[in-house]
Amino acid sequence: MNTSDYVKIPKSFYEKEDVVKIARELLGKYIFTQIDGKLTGGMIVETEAYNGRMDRACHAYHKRTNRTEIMYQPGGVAYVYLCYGIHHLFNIVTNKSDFADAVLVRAIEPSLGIETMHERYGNHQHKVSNGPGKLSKALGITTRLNGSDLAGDKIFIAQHKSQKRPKIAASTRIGVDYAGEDALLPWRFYIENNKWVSKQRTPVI
DNA sequence: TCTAAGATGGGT
DNA sequence: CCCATCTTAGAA
Repeated sequence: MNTSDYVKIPKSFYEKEDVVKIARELLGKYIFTQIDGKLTGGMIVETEAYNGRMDRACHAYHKRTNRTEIMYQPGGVAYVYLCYGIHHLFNIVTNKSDFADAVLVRAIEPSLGIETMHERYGNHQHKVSNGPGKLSKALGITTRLNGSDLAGDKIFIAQHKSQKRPKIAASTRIGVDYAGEDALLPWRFYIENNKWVSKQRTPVI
């Protein structure tokens, strides 16, 4: 890749207050990691928004604990947590200080370091990044990156010079049935017809 | 110190 | 549809 074709997203992008809008805007942008000397990355094709003040599905909903503390930081850092004891899920913290919002990145379309991603993922029968746990494994993201600056060297999000506006579809979020009515919010976004969007579970709406 | 649960993934 | 998974947050 020619790195001059990409520009890192500035902090101001993440510090806006509407996390749902940011979740949409992140589609079509790129995430890169440089871990263990290997550069890997791809285009974000699926996201979900989480709002700490009015969304029961958000880990930070009405609680500020060690785990959720990072979400209360100003936007532009990573929130990585372990799910089911195995999967490292990667989130982008948004909004200003003390407003705990985040965007879960659920799928990317690989574009750089594809061989490395396959090696890390291991299973050659499956796609390596069409799910939140899978893309983290392929990109080498673990909880060690919790709190990392998203304009840094280890991990960064960037925009391609000639990015075109993707066609966006919306649905309810995956796996948040415990959130009651908030599970019905149409806060999952994905690029229409993209092959790397995670396979749909429990079709709601 | 304990326990319960979880923003999944893969196989049938 | 079903279920293995196993660390850790959060409470006591």
